[in-house]
Amino acid sequence: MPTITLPNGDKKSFDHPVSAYDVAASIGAGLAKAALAAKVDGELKDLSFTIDRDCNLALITASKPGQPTNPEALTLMRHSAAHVMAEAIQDVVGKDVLLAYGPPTETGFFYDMYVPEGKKLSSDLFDQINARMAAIIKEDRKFCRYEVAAVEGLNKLRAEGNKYKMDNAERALGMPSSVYKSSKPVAASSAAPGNQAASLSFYSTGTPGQNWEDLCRGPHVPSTSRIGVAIVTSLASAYWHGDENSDRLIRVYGTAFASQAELDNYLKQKEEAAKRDHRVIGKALRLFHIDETVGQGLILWTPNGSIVRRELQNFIAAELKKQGYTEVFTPHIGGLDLYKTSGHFPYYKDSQFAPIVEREALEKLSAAGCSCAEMINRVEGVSQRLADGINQRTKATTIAADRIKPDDQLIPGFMLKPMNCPHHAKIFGSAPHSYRDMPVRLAEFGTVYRWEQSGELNGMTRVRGFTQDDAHLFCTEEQVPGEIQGCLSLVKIIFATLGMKDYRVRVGLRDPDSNKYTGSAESWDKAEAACIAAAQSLGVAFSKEPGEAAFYGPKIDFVVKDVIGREWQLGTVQVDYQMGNRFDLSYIGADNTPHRPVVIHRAPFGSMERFCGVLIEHFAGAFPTWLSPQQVRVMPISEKTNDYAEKVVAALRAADVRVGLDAGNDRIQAKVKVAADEKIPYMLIVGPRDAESNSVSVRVRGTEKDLGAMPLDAFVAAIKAEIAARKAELGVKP
RNA sequence: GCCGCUGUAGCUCAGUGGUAGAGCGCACCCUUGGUAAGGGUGAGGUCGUGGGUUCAACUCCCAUCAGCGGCUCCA
Repeated sequence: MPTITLPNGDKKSFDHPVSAYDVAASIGAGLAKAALAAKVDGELKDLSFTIDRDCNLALITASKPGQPTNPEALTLMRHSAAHVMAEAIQDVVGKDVLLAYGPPTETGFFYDMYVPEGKKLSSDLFDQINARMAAIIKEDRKFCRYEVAAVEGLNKLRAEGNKYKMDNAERALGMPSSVYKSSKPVAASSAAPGNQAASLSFYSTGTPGQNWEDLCRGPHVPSTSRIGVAIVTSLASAYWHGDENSDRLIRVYGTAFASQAELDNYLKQKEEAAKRDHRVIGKALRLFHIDETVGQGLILWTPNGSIVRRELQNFIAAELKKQGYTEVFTPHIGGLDLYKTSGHFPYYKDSQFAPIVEREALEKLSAAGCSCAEMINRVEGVSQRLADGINQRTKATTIAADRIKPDDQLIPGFMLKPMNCPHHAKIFGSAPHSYRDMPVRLAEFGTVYRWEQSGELNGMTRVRGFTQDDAHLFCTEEQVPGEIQGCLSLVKIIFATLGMKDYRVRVGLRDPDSNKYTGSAESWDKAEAACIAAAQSLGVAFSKEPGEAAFYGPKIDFVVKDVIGREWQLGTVQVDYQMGNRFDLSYIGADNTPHRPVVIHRAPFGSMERFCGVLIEHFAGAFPTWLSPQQVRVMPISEKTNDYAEKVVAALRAADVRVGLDAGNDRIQAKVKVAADEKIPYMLIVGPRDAESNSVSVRVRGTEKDLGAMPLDAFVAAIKAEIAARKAELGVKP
């Protein structure tokens, strides 16, 4: 006798078990027709799910007319589409393609599969696969769920010879895997007896035993036609369980939408997003260059990109000056001992360039017949004296015994700096400090080098050499909250100036169950509270992330969303209780005794490279005037007005405006096209009419024609004001 | 790092086991034209790099470098 409560509070009672579909039908034929699945007590179920007890029930429909597809419905459709795609691929490529794992994703779905030797699954087959998918969808076969006892199900899968599905089933049953060999231990939760399902569920696309079927938890849409439109989009490789020592599978990506119009819209959006790709725009507008002879992941800033970067640096430097920062410069390399003290080497050596070793020392070792392996040992070793000092100061075994080598065996050397803080710590330590001078804020656009894996490199956003807009604030514990606040206000100014509204903040806090952190619980509490309060005061979305703090202190990360919807981690603010100890830094307090400073690391842009890359995509290359490599293009109508055009250029140049002249013998249409392609903010079209009245015809980027003539002087004054104010929008109007 | 795809003129890309193609850009000439490409002529390439197969390789094979797309937790 189930009594079913609907989302609006209505109750419906039945004197026998009913399916979710029956309930929908009892409400209305239209709803029954539109329903895709049901939510029973908050859990998604097939429409055919039998309800035999009291529950809350919500029916999932694709959408209300004129509204976007409900995300839950879309997920269902895509999960079902993954089945259809798998069937289509087995039809096209062969039944011996083994299916592994096929979930929906944020923008579609994928299915990992094993393609046997000799068979080929390539993008040449996409048309065939798409056609087959469309046919299956048109057949409107029902998704049919059936459950079998665990043993029976496992035997069935074993008979089919699909170890991947066997593994899936065993996991679902909470059994240790009999087929997947991994070095990783089975997660406790999946092995817990309480989690065991008594049976396994299968879905056939049509009649069980006759049509295609798959081990699957479900739920699915009622029948294939309810999927809408589905296509296969791309291929990639993936490992079974993401384990590179395991089988290599082919990951086939696809997507599905309720209607062709929505799919078309998605494809168009993807195309638009691809056009904003900073690598494409960066090449077209000659903003930067990567040369394979120089090296992967190393950015050459060409003149245009250098202007953008220089303007950004000037902007931030001006803000820093207002906030009482002082500028420093440090070299690109530092002695190995420096990084042994800071802890960067050898513990993070995998993400750093190899040390630079002095030639003479190397030659001596080589002459003595020293092997390569031994040479490395001599470079990476730490002297007893250094190790003792560090271990004593950090009150821990920071330098392990196996790293310690006799002094006469060690080779001196340098490292490309992976971070700026050791150099800055040395600057702070180079002079005595009183509490009255605190905080000491050292800022530098410091270039650092890190050895990113080659496959992770990407344009300007993931590189091996980059310049941080770095600073280290050496402060007293009491000053920490105020300094954090200052850092955030800086970030806020930057984002506001650039019109980047879609960002959020992550506050990394310590894991309450771990004791890996340095610094007292009390100072942690204060610093965490300060970070949270500061984040709150920003007025944007923020999340607390326990366990995400660095071992030396809590941190605040800024995550910006770009037009493609990708999130980029840009700036960061980190509190550090450890650095003072490692470098034995101190200041003299009011009590006339030395105290450890707390250090705040912060880089609001993150790096100039990544930030510019994100900015290129953000503006699609159409920078605000103050950032544009060329701010104005002067275009004479014909060579007859070239002289006047020169005069206009001279006037703008005298006002410090970056101006270009297109005095070629092209017609004005061609000049406009070229300037528009180069995304120049202002085109000044000058012909005899303008020359006569000492004016310019102004065409603003993004508009269809010029907005009329204005006196040259007025234009110069207006654009000067716009640049000085670092306006995000183009504002000069005649 | 691993897997797949790609690498031809400054850029975007065709192409074939037998002396290399287009469009754009560039240079020059004609045109002097008022808002998204006026016309002509011409220069420009060791076909990513190194090996191999072949009478002959940009093309086929191997290696290498680089770019692009992917790459962990439970159907």
